[in-house]
Amino acid sequence: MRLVLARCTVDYEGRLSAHLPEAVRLIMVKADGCVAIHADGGAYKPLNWMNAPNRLVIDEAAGLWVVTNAKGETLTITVHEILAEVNHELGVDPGLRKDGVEAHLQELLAANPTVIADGLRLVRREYPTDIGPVDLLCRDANGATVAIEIKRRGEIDGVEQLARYLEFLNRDPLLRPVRGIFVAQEIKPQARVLAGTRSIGWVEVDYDELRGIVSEELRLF
Amino acid sequence: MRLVLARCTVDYEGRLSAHLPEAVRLIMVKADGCVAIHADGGAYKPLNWMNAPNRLVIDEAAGLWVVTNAKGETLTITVHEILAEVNHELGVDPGLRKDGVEAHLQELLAANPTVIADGLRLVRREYPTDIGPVDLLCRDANGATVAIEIKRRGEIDGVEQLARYLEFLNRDPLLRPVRGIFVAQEIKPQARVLAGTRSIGWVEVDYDELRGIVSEELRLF
DNA sequence: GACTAGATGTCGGGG
DNA sequence: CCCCGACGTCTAGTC
Repeated sequence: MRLVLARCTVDYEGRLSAHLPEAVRLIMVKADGCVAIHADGGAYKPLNWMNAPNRLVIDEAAGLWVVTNAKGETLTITVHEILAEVNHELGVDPGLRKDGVEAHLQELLAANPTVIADGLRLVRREYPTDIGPVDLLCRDANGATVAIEIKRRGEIDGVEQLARYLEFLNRDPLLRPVRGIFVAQEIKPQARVLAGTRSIGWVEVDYDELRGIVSEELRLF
Repeated sequence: MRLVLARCTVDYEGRLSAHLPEAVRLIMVKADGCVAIHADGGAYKPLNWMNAPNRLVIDEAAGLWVVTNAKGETLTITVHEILAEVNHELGVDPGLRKDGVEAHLQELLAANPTVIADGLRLVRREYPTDIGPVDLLCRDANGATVAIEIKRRGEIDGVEQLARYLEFLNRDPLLRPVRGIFVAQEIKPQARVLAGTRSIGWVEVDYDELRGIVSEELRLF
């Protein structure tokens, strides 16, 4: 990783055009070749960047750094003055372990659909439709089809998504009629209202509690 | 901006849990207080981060950096060894000028609605409805109302957005019946399918060509 | 503060 | 490789 603190101007031409007037910024070049220009604020997002794969050509004498990629995008950095510089090999990162995202929530609910509603049985996870996969397809105690959409945070677009799936699922005579249940750790008031007008049910589930139920069940076997 | 290259382990507890085993990484602390942990690859996104506003407490002796925020999230960095360090004031950045995003596409199309469909005349840009503004409201050659939604890339949620607007516009007896056209530089297959089922038309436009048409017209006057 | 919609979104998974 | 949906999305604008 090469870190250069420099007074510079920057131009990007590609998906859009962008220009940065002269100022002191951090230029970060990673081992995979990606380049990022950071200001001293504005969260972790750089002002400008160019992802790998790309080609970086540096004319040290002219202070001209030009990054190009196969898509025809160009990032041009004009370095007026270098204030500090660090260059160091970091090696490959052992990587990140995550826990608590939607995929895990879906796993837990797939294993315990009765948490959503009594008598619910799983037919399939990621049940495919023409406009994308439904998180869970189930049958209820009466054998009727139930489509489940799972979100970490339940907002309006999640309800829309489920409504779309229902529209398509209800065209299938083998499944029809299909009702929907929107499941999330927390469901926003507007999402509840919209679900109501779409005749879609909603259930809030507690992630930690759910993990508890699962370990409880494992303990019994 | 403080840059520290260090062998470290990192833990994040908040919206999810994440753990980074010991490795050499870059720790970036910006003037606004935000903290980011970068590996030597993986585009510009850090492995872990904590946005401002937050509180950073450093126990130099123990090599323990703890960042907390009001939402109850915690980023804990255990620094085992510091390999390099730079500290520098960058000052406030003069900011970024952009060109070529959706707003500009809307301008161009507002000036040339016939690119979307023959005989189309603009009534108003950002025509207000109860649930937000429609990009363009037009009349076609027969005087019928047409609502236009413009995206750079046409995906499913853009179709949904237009469908919502149409639902509201069609309640207005002065406008009714209103049909919709979804316009983008590129429209994804699934978005086309959904538009079809919603009786919404769609048109792909070429941004560069459109700029050409506009400059051509300017030249004629 | 809540809600909406854009983003050079980025990233990962499946076909 | 495209297509699609999640993301600790982030961010800016409006109400």
